[in-house]
Amino acid sequence: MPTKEVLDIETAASLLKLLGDKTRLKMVKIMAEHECCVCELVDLFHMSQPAISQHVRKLKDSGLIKERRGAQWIYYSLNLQSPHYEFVLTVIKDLPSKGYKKDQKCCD
Amino acid sequence: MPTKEVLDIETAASLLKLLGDKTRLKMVKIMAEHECCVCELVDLFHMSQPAISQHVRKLKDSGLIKERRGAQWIYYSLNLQSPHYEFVLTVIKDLPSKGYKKDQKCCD
DNA sequence: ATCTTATATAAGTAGATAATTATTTTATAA
DNA sequence: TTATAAAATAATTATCTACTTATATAAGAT
Repeated sequence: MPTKEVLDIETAASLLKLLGDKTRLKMVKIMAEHECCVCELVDLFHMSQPAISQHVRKLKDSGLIKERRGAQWIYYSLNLQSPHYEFVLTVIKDLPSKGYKKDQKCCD
Repeated sequence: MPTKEVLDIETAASLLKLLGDKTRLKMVKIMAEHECCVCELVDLFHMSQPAISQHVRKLKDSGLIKERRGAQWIYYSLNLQSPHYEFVLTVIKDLPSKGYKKDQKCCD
């Protein structure tokens, strides 16, 4: 386990702002449970594919999630190596996760 | 201690958005340590008094902080009775708090 | 009463944000 | 090579946000 780092206020605020959107927060919660591709997210959220991609990009730019290419799909998941991984886990740990199980319809 | 409540995603997202601003996040961190008045905050942040008041109002509207009137001042502090108090504490607990000690110049 | 101080509210505004549609890139399959 | 599918990017736009200045309210002090 990496050393617990002390976040400065600005960094924390920008992470919280990133998580302070229900779409991204839900995405992070899902990605903490399983790797998923954009098409799965598009199915899950009632929102256009570009809108999903743009949220994913913000999460990726922050380093909170990582991507893995597999065939024609790109799989995203929580980045365990992020210096802010512990913080994110703390924030999301008591959020409900029901209903986000991978449903095997997509990307398999 | 109140029962640990499970936050729904939407509520969590709106709380995180509220905390996802460095001014408000710093305010909450300060108010978790001591009650303070608007004038103290105005001294601390390089920002106009109305700007401070508006941030304080958002925090108050959310129920995260409470106010107490004392003479001509209004003192704000973290609301221990908020249903989201535990969540907020969790979020702010590893943030630095140095330099926010009440400096006795104001509201005494 | 009037003045001062603390704080709130109102109105306006520049910039940020989150969506949309249209287009492009990338990879696989025929 | 062409077609198809997944995902990203670009351009646009409406709405939201966080300030500003100006003004109002509320409490104390003179």
